[in-house]
Amino acid sequence: MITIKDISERCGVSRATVSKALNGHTDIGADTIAQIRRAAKEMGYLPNATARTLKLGRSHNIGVLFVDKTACGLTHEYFSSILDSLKVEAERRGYDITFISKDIGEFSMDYYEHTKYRNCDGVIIASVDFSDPAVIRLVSSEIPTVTLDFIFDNRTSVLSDNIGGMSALVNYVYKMGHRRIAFIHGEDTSVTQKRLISFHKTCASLGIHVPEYYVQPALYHDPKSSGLATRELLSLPDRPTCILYPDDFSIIGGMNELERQGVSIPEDMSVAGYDGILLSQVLHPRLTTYRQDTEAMGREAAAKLVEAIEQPKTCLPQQIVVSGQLLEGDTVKDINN
Amino acid sequence: MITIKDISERCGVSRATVSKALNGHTDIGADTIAQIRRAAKEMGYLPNATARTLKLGRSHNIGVLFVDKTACGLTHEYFSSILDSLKVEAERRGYDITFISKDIGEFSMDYYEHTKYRNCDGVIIASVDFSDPAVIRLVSSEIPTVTLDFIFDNRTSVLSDNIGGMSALVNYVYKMGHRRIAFIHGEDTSVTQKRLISFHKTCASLGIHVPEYYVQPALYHDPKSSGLATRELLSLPDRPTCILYPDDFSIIGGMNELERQGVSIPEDMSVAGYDGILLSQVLHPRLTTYRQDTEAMGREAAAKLVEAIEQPKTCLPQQIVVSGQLLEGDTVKDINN
DNA sequence: TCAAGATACGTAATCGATTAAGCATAGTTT
DNA sequence: AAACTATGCTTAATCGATTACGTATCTTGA
Repeated sequence: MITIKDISERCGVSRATVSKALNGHTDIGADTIAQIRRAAKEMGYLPNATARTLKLGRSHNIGVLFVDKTACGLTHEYFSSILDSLKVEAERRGYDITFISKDIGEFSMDYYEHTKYRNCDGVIIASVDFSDPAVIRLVSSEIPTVTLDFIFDNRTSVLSDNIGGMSALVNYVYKMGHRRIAFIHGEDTSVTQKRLISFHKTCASLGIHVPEYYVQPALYHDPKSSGLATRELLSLPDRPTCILYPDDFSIIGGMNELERQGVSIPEDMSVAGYDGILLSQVLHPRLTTYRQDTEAMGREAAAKLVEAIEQPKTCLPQQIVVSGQLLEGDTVKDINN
Repeated sequence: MITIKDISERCGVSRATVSKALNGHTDIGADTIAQIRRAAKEMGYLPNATARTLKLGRSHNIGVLFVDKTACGLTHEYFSSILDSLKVEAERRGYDITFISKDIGEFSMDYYEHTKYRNCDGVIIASVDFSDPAVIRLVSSEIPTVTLDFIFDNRTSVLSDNIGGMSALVNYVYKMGHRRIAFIHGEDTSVTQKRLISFHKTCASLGIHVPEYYVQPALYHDPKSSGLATRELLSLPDRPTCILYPDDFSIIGGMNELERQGVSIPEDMSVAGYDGILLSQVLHPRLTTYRQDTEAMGREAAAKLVEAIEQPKTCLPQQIVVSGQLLEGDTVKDINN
C-alpha cells in the first residue's frame, strides 16, 4: 500500500509536508503542492481511513441500528427502502454505513459500546424496541443519534406522518361515503398509538361514531393475524363498510379472508392499506393506501445526522415529520347515493 | 474513553503488560492477569478497533457490495434476506458489515480503492454487473472475496441452485400432466442462462418439445413486463398449459393479465414462480414456486469469506451450490387423466 | 544595513494497541 | 559456586496520518 511516507521519499520532502499538501494547507508552496499531488496520483495513493480515524477521532462512518422484534428485519420493505436511501445520502456526504449490533463475536457489548468500539461518528436508530435499556443508553450518550419513528427528548428524530396519513385515509373513505369504518391496527408501538389517536380524532371530527369493536388488534406484516381480525369484523351484526389495515402486506390476509367468505372487494367491502410499497400498486385490485415517503425519510435521517456530527454547536434537536401521499387505488368503493 | 494506558496506570504496570494480559499471552503472571482483567471490567474498558486495525492490518470488518442495475437495490427481498443472514453470521464470527460503493463524498474511488480505504478484510459481492471493470479489479486483487450467484475463476462463490431449481419445477409440472410448458425469463444474466439451460435440458430429457415462442423474455421483479409476455403466450394458437415466471413478484403481472382475460388459475392455466419469498405463501391461491434458501446463502457466504480471511493458506476457492426446495402451492393443476 | 515579518518546510509528539527484544530476579543444575 | 533456565515484566518501535511548534530563508521597510 502506498502511504504518505512513500510519497515523501519520492518527492524529497517530509511526511508533514505531504499531508499538508494533500489536505490543502496554505503554508506549502504552490510548486510543492503540485509536485506532491502529481506523485500521489501517479503512485495511486489512497488515504488510510483507519489511521485518520485514530488520529482525528472522526471515522466518517455512520452506524445503523436495525433490529426487529418480529425478526423479519431487513426484509421489511419499509425499512430496507429507508436503509437504501439513507445509504445513498450518507455516501454522498462522505460517510460509510456500518451495522451496529449487540455481541460481536466473543465480545458481548451493547449498542453504545459497539458504536465506540468502531468509532462511529453517529448512529441512526430504527425498528427496535425503544424501551430497550441498551437503546436508551445509546441515545442518552454523547454520540449523535437520529431516531426513526420515535421521539427521544433532546434528540433529532425523523417521523413518518402517521397522524396525517391516518387522517388522510379516514377523510378519503368518508368522502367516498363510508360511515362504518373499522381499523385493524398493529402491535402497540408509538407509531400505532399515533395512528389510533388520529383515527379516533378524525372520525370524531367527521361526526362518525366508532364502536370499540371496530378497532381490532393484529400484528404488522402478518397476514394471518389480519385475517383473523377481519373474520371478527365480518361476524358482526353491524359490519363495517370499510376496513383499514396495518400495512400493505398484512392486508393480504384480510383480502384472502374476504374472498373466502365470498365478500368481494370493493363491491361488498372496501379496504385500505398503509405503506404504499411496490406490491400495493401491482396487486389487483390496486390498493388504496397511504404511501410513506421512505426515500425522504432515509435522506433526511442521514442529512440530519451528518449535520449533528459536523456542527454539534449550531445543530438543535428537531423532529422532522415526513409526509406521504394518499394513493387512490380500486379497493375503496364510492358508496355515495 | 478508557484506554490501555489508563489501566496500566491504575495497575502500576506497563501498557505492554496490560495488552498481553487482555489478549491471553502466557508470559504474564496469573495474579497480574487477574488484577488487570478486573480493573478493565471495572473501568469499562473497550478495545479500540481502529487502533487495532492500524497496528494489525486486520479490521474485522467485511465489505458488502450490493448494487443493482434496476435500482430496486435492497428492497428486493431476495437480496435483503441474504444480507440479513450474512450479517448475522458475520457478527457471530466477530466481523462487522460495511457497505462498499463507488464515490464516497468528494472522493471518487472504485470498489477496490474503497475496500482498501476502509481496510475491509474481505468483500461479499452480490447483485451487480459482474462485467463492470471495477468489480473485476476487485475480484482480481489480493483482497478475499466471495461472489453470490456468479463464478469467477479462482474465487469462492455461493450459488443458488438454479439448475436444480428449474429442473425441479419442470419435473413437477410434468408430473402434474403438463406438456406445453412456457417459460418467461428475466434479463440476460448468468442466473438466467442457467435457468434457461436447465429448462431446455429438463424438457428434452422428459421428451417435451418446446417451441421457441414458448420462451419469452421479460425482466426480473417487474410485473409489467411479465404481464406483456403473458399476453403474448395467451395469443398463441397452441397456448401453453403452464407458465413459469422469472420470480414471485413478477408473476403478479402475469396473474393480473390472466384474470383480465378471464383465464382462471389454475383451472384454465397453471403458473409457477421462483424465489419462495414470503409473499408467495400468503397470496391466494398460494404460489407453487421454488424457494431459494437465502438464509443458507448468506450464512455460507459469510462463513467462507471469514475462512478465506483467517486461513488464506488452507482455504481453496470453491463453488458452493445451495439448493432450495419446491413449494407446492395451488397454482399448478393436476391435469392427468 | 538590519530587524521584523512573511513564506515554506521540518521536527517530533500524538492517536491506542501490539510485540520483538531486552533485562532483572529467582530457581535449577552440575 | 558458576552457569544456565524459566518467569514476569519493561522498553521502544511500529502501524499511517495529522498538527503544534520550531526554524531557515527571503522580503520589506526605515
